[in-house]
Amino acid sequence: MSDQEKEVTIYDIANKLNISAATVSRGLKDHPAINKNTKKKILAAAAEMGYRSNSFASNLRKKSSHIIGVIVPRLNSSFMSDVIAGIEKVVNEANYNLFISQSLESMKKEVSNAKAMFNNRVDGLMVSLAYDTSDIAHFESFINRGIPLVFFDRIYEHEKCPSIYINNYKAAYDITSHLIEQGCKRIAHISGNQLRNVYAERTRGYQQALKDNHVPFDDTLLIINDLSARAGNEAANQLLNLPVRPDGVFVANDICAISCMQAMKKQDIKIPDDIAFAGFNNDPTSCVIEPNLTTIDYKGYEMGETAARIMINHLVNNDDLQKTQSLILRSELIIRESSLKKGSKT
Amino acid sequence: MSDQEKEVTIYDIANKLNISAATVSRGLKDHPAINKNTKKKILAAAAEMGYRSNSFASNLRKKSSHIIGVIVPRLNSSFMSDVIAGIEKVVNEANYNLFISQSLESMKKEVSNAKAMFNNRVDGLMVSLAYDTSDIAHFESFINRGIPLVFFDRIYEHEKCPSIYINNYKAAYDITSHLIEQGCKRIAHISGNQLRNVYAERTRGYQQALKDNHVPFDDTLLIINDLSARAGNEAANQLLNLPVRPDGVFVANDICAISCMQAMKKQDIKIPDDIAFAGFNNDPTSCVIEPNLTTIDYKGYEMGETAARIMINHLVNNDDLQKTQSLILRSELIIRESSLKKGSKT
DNA sequence: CTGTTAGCGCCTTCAT
DNA sequence: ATGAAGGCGCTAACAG
Repeated sequence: MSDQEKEVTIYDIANKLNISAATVSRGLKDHPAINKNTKKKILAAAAEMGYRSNSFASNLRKKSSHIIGVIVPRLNSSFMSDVIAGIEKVVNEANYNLFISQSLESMKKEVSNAKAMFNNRVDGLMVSLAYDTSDIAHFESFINRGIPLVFFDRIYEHEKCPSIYINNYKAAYDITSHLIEQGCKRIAHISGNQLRNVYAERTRGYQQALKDNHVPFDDTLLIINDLSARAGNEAANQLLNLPVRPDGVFVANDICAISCMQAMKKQDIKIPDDIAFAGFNNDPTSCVIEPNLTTIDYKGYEMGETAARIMINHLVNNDDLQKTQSLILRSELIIRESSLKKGSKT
Repeated sequence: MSDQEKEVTIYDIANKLNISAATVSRGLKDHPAINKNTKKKILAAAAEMGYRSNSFASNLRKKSSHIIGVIVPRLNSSFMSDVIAGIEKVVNEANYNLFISQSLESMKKEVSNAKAMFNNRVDGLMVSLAYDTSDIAHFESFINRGIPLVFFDRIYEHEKCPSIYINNYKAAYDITSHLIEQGCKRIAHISGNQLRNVYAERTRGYQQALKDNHVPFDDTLLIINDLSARAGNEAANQLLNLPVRPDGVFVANDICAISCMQAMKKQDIKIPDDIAFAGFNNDPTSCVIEPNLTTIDYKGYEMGETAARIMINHLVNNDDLQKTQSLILRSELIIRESSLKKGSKT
C-alpha cells in the first residue's frame, strides 16, 4: 500500500487557523452561531488541506449512520433493479447512503442479511420479502428499537411498518375478467408461493373474477410454482397434457408467462386463438414476444422512489412511523395481442 | 421514536462478567490468545444482553470501513444488475458491505458519487464508467491514497488499476465475420460513444473484419448514438432511407438492436433475408424477439464476482494492486436465426 | 491468557 | 461568537 499523506482532521485546521476545533466543527456545518468570515476561512483551509470529514467519528458521536439498508429477493430482475434505481435516486439526493443486499429468495439469507444490517446500524431498513419467508422475527429487533422499517411490493402487514405496493387483487381480477370477456371458459392460473401477498392476492383476484362471472373453477388449472422460466416451460407441458386443455392462462409474472408461451408455440398451439395469455409486470420482454403479452404494468422505479421518500421523510422529520402511511400505487392493465381472441366483440 | 433500551457495550458485558473490556473485545473476535471458556462465557453474555458491536467505534479505531463502493452507469439494466448480483455475493461472503450508486450515464453525477464514496471512506471502489466520462480526475484521490480502484466492463487503462472486461474487439470481429460469411456485403454498424472502450473496440473489430474480408467500408453505414431503444428506432429509419440499403446490421447492444429490428419488421423488412441482424450482450430479450437475435454472450454475474474477488483478495492480503491483475473474461458468439441467410452454405 | 491505558476524530454541553 | 473538556465504543500496544 502506497504511503499516503496523513488524514487531516479538524484539529489540523484549527491549529493552522489558530482557533479551536469546536469552531472548525461548527464552521464545517451550518451552525447558526458562527461568524461568516471565520466560516469562510475554515472552508477555504479545509479545501486547501484536503480535509474530509470522518463519518465514523461523527456517527459514533451522533449515534446515527446516515445509512439506509435495502434487502430484496434478487437484484437482477428487471422490476427490482428499477425499484433499486428509484430508491438510489431519492436516498442519494437526501445525502444518505445505501447498503444493498439480496436474499436470493431464501429466508435464511434474509435473516443473515437483516442481522448484518442491524449490526451495521442502518438508520432505516427497506425490505421486499424472500420467496419463502414465513415470519418476520428477524425484523423485530428493528421494530423494537424504533428503527424504521418499510416494506415494498412483497410486504408484511405490521402495525408499525408502512408498506408500498399495488392492488394485486384488483389487477388480477381485472386481467382475469378481461380473459373472460374475450371468451375464455377454462382459464388456468400459474402463481407463486401463497405466503407472499403478491401471489396470494393475484390468485384471489383470479378466483373471484371466475366466481363473479360464473366461470367454473377447476383446481387442475391452478399451478403453484416458483414462476421461473424453467417453471413456465414445465407448466406448459402440464397444461397441454390435461384431458381438457385450458383456453386461457393468467400467469402471475411475465418471465414465466413468456417461457410458457414459447413452449406452447413450439407445440403449435396458436396464441391467442387456441390459448390466450396474460402475464404480470410489464417486463421488457412482454412487448417483444409474439404475440405481445397482455400484462399488468406497475412502475418499479416509482415504487422505489415512493418507499424511499417515506423513509427519508421519517428520518428527517423524526415522526412516528405507522402502517397508516402505507401507499397503494397505481397499476394498469395493458392489453396486447396475446389475449385478443379473433371471434370476440371487444 | 419509541424509547429503546440502551445499547449494550463491551463494558456492560465486562462488568457483568467481572473481566476487562479488552478481554471481551478479544472474546468477540477470533483472537488467538483467549481462553476457550471465557470466550464462551462472553459470547453467551453478549447474546443474552442483546449486544451488537458498534462498527463506527471499531472503524474509527481501525481506520477501515469494511465497505466497498460501487459506481455503475445504471442499476436497472439486465447486464448491470447481473454484475451487481455477482459483486454482492462475493462481498457479502467476505463480510464486507456494499455502497452502491449509479452515475445515470452522466460524468457529473459520477464525479459527485465518487466524492461521496471518498468521504464515506470506502475501503475500495469498483467502477464501470458513465457514457460521457472523459477523464478520471475524480478517481485520483483514491489512487493517491492507495485506496484500491478496480474497473470493470467500461474500463479505463491505468497503471494502478486492474480491469475486468472481455475482448470486445475480437467479439465484434467474429460477429462481423459471421455476417460476412452469411453473404452480407453491406454491413451497417450501430455503436455508442467511442470514448468508452466497449464501443470503440467493437467498432474497431467491425472495421477490421470488413477490411480483412475485403468488404468495403462506407461511413454512411456507421451510426453512433446512445444505443437506447429510441435510438434503435431512429437508426432503423435512417438505414432504410439510405440510397442503397444495408443487407446486414451489427448493433453494439441488444436493446438497441431489437428496437431497430422491430421498427424494420413494421416496414415489412424480412429478417434475416433482406437484412441480417447481430447484437451484443445476450440480453434476455434476444431470444424472445423473432427471429431470435444473434449476439455475443458474456456473463455479467461472473464479471461481478471476478472483479469483487480481486478487490477482496487485495483488501485481505494487502498486496499491491496492479494493472497486471487485469482479467479478460470469456465471451461467446451465439448464432441465432436473425443472421442466418437462407442462401448461405453455413 | 488477561488487564491497563490511551487514543481514533468528532460533537456538544457549559462556560466565557 | 468562540473555547475547554469530556466521552461516544472500540482496539492495540504494553505489561504482567
